[in-house]
Amino acid sequence: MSQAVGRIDLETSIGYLLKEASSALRLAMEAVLRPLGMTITQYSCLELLAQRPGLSNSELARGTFVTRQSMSVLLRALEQDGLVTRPAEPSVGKVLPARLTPRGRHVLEAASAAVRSVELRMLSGMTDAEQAVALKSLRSIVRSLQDDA
Amino acid sequence: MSQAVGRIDLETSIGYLLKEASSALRLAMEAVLRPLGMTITQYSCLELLAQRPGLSNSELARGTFVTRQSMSVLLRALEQDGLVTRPAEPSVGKVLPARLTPRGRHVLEAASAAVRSVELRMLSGMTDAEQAVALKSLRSIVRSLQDDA
DNA sequence: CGGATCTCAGATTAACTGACATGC
DNA sequence: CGCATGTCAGTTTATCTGAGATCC
Repeated sequence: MSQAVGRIDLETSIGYLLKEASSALRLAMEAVLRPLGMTITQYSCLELLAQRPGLSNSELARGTFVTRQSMSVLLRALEQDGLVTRPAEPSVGKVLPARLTPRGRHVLEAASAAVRSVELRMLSGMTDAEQAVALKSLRSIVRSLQDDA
Repeated sequence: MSQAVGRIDLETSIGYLLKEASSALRLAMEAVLRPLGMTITQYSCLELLAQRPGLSNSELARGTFVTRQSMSVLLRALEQDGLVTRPAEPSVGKVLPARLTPRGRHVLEAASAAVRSVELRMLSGMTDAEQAVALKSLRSIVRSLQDDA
């Protein structure tokens, strides 16, 4: 009934629910991407490249929340599979801008549809107005945590 | 400017922001728990046990979103460190109910304070009403994703 | 018997840390 | 010079897989 003073109540902790929600989302995405032979990070990388062609390895790493070392390995694999291309040598600095190949775009299309179905299911219980508020809340959380990490 | 039809816009994707927020939260929690020599999952396990004494290994695994094999290893370590106790043999079935030791409670207290400071920072930009809506949104997301995962 | 638990062992993989050279 | 980048090397963490035993 009563909580100990100062104890975090998991039932009403936004932090706990955030972890629970993102864990559920991760499981659902893995489930629909596995049949396509794709991991979440691979999909995220392709999706990011579709929206921002020419992103570098480090930029992709930041956008998918992994280290640049991890993204480097992942990018090389995508390149070998012919889903992504990078120039043989940098035109400026050390940055190698990556782009989707036609095959990459095609593969992404199927993955994107699968992920979209998960997002729709995830939001099925919320009105558009509630979704807008949720978006605003999440942005606020990200901003507050990044302020002085 | 214009998005391709059917493409998921990462800027306004709740799924993407969910990942971003939980990633930021994870980093912030790791940062405050590291000086205490504790990982997030260890803390989560102790916190869960404080609120629900007697949870079994599998129940703790579900509550912290890891496999029961991983929780089994973690629990054994906590037990060896004297933070958790379990009966030598089950009184019913195969379930070994775990409980915090006084030392476990003491260690948890420091960790809990550190995590609470992160939660406060995370929510600093939101009113109580906005937090309530955020909580409701996250619960809705979890429910929708679990419905027919 | 099905279903759930706990455990042990091994293989795998995706991620991390650390370190270095390079370029702006 | 500081700072970001790309890359190489080694390690770690958590996972998956598969097995076996127990209990209701």
